Amino acid sequence: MDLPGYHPQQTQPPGPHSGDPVDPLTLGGPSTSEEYKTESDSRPESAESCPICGDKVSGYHYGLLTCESCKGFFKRSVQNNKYYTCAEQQRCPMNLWQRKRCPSCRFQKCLAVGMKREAVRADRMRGGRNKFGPLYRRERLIKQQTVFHQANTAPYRIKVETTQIHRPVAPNDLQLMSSHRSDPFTSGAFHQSHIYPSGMEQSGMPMDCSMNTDRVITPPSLPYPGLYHRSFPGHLPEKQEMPFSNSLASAHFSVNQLNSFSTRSTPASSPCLTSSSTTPLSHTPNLTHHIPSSASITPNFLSQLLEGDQDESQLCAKVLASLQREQANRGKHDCLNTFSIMCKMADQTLFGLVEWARNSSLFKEIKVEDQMVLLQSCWSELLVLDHLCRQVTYGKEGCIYLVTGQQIDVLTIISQAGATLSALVSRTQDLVSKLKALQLDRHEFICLKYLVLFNPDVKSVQSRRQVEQTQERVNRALMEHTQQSHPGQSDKFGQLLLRLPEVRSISLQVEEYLYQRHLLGDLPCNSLLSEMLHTKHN
DNA sequence: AGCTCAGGGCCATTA
DNA sequence: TAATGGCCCTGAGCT
Repeated sequence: MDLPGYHPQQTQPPGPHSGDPVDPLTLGGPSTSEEYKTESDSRPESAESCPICGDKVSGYHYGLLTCESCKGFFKRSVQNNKYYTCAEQQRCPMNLWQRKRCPSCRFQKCLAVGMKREAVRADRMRGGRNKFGPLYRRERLIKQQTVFHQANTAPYRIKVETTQIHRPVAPNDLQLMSSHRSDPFTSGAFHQSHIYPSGMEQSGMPMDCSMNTDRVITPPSLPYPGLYHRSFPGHLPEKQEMPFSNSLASAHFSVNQLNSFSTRSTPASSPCLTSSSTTPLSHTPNLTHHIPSSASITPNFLSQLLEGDQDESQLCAKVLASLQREQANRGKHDCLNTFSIMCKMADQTLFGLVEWARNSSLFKEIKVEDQMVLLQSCWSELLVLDHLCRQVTYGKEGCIYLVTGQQIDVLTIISQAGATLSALVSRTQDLVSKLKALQLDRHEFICLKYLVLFNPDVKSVQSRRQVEQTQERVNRALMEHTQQSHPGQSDKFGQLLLRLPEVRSISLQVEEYLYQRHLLGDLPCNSLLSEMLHTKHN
């Protein structure tokens, strides 16, 4: 299995290129010039900017695509055990012109975006491939796929299942999406009908074509391209000032769809909105935070666990960007079908989860081989937990809250989906209700994620003891937290643990369902999702 | 066996 | 003078 790189590359904004100091095409040297030549001709990443300073990337270095300069800087810093201090407040801007000013912030950013210290060889041996090779390949595959799409030669085409109706862009859309008018999304190429899993059609419940005409949706739009810049702690004020307007949710649904489809936008609860109107996970009223400042080491440990936890708004933005890219590469008349959209969402979420795990300090402590084995084992459980967390946090009664901020009426799904999907949805919603009743908070969710991730029972785990110890540690932290934050609910800890088998069971059912769809050829083949499924079934 | 590509070293340039 | 960054070498893994 190839897992995505530690830093799944996002579409970077045009970096502050200074006119590249060295044109790869004109590099001297026999072998290198040829290599660079072919790279710049064929490799998508050659056009990207370094996530640290915005300079031109020269390849994968220590875990992600960076420029030659940051590669060298990171190497020297690690090899020489450099310890830098920032003269400011560790918030120095990092770009091509200022990267030399503060090595402390530069190094911190290197780590923050995912450069791996352990990829710098202690023995200084030259040549060869590092142990992350397979991890890089996955990312490259995705990128190449994007390039193929851009060349309008997509490696796989997703069949259009439903009638396509192009609705005129609502005035609201025009106003809010002015910078993206040419985007196929804003011209209505994305449809409400696609919000429903296509399993509904294939499972003996064909979609009503007449309904499709009403199911017109303006897809998630990206009003602010800047939103998709990779964030850096203290660097971009994204969390505080997500420049996402109400457009995201409110402008995406037509009146028809509201009437006929029960698919609702929820501006107030969308994680993709501005700080004034939205409440990110950590500030969500649904989630209670009553951690006593006193006592034990648990709060610190819990904070450690929460570090690097996915930001819902960023994930939302990523998924939207991905969907938009996908659709943009297809054109007006070749829309993604419902199932493909769902897979894309799941795939991006999975990417995020893998990224979360691999950036977690606890996870980094175990061998890379074990990391991969553990992720292979629990990816679907993590997806289910992630979904549950989203429902508990943002979901309204009777609705399923998508990672894109959209909501679907559960009853509509159940009434139209096939038996398998209906059962799955019902089971999941039951679990959501139980978890809501338990008033699960963010700390508890993150603990559950870690408990699922650090599973010592997974076959072929080498550092079993270490995994076990970490799991026990998380378990203890969860227990202490539930006792301290919810003293009235003496059994909360036990109740939480009792939910895990159900999570496991649902996840297996999800895998089974996806695999069936995969056998039918419905699953996009070049997805992390399909790779994970393949790995398990092989 | 040849190719690929990521890590390491070298060294001219820069601050 | 130390740090930077561009270029080239190396060699494990892949085809």
